[in-house]
Amino acid sequence: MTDWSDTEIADLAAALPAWYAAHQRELPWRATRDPYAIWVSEVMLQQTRVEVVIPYYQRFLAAFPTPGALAKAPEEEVLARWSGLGYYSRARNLRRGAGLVADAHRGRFPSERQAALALPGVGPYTAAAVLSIAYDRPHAAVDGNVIRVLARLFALEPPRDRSMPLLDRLADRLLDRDRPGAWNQAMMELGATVCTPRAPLCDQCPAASACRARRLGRPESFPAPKNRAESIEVRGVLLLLRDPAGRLLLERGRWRLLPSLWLPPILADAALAPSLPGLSEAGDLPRALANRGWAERAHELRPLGAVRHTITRHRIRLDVVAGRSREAFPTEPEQEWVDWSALAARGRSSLIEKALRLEQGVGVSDPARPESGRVRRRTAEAAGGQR
DNA sequence: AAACCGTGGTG
DNA sequence: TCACCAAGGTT
Repeated sequence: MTDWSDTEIADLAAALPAWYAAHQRELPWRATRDPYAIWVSEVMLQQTRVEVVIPYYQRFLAAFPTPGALAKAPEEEVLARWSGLGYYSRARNLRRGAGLVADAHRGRFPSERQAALALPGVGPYTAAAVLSIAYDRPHAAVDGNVIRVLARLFALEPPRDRSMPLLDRLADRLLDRDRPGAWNQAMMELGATVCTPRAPLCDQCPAASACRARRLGRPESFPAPKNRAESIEVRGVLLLLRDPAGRLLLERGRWRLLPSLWLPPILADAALAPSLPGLSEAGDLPRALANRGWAERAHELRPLGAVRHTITRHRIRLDVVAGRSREAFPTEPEQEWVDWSALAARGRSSLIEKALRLEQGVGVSDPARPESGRVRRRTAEAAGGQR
């Protein structure tokens, strides 16, 4: 399978656990064996950095300490606790999965791989991670870190989609079957702190002497980079429309992006987009409002500036316009006037936080991430138009 | 199977 | 500014 000698394999089997015992970070989810807590951590950590997850993890578990508690909570409340973490389907799947665990597994995360994989949002990596860490089950967890570590140790160039079966077989062969949870975490920890994507710290690596990529003198060139999809520019207007009571108009599912979250109206239809560059100054906003039947309803329109936001490959720039409605006109389905507390009780994208911060100086705001999000005020530079 | 889904940090 | 990418899963 590889050109590693038995001696080299044995050396790694001894060196990595020793390195991990000495150098592992103290992380909240490493202080528990509660399968549910470990599950929550693994889902939050999907495509998300450790430092970002920590405060979410602690607040989430405080709010939803058991699968039953999570399953019983309204979905919006769960999304509210997830606000800012992104990939919101993770939160919905986690809640649904908690319901299955509560009902079909007596409140305990299943200890069999097939049953774990049947839970929504639990794929091969998450199943292996939870089962190995919580139950000492001998499944190798192969995440981005492990792929990178293996690709370098063995000088493999996995295909772009990272689905190389060889990686799974290698990971399985190396797995310490006596301590699978510690082994998996050691592999990931090595990738996260030493065998990093760029400028790996090979002088600190317990496997440096055997590493084939290092021997080739170019560890950072493994694994081969992924092909990235071309980015898409999205432009439009985000309308912060308030009724006489100060409530904000929100909609859900009308914008193509973030379809499951409540957002202020975003006027960004294809016909309008090409003419948007001059929108704040010119007469396109009235037309966009008329398209929505709001021409007579939105008054005192004030451009507040622009927010930039990225959602996967969408590079978004929205002009934020504040306005007032003389009445809380009747809403359509998936449309609602909400006061501050009702807004705070829902899942909020960072996008809406940025827009609100532009309006009030502060957003609904998450105390744990006071610096998060970047806004551009309407300064002379911003008001001057394009570029 | 390729495309899709959030967000923020970093070089 | 921009490309890259992080404890992936779903469709």
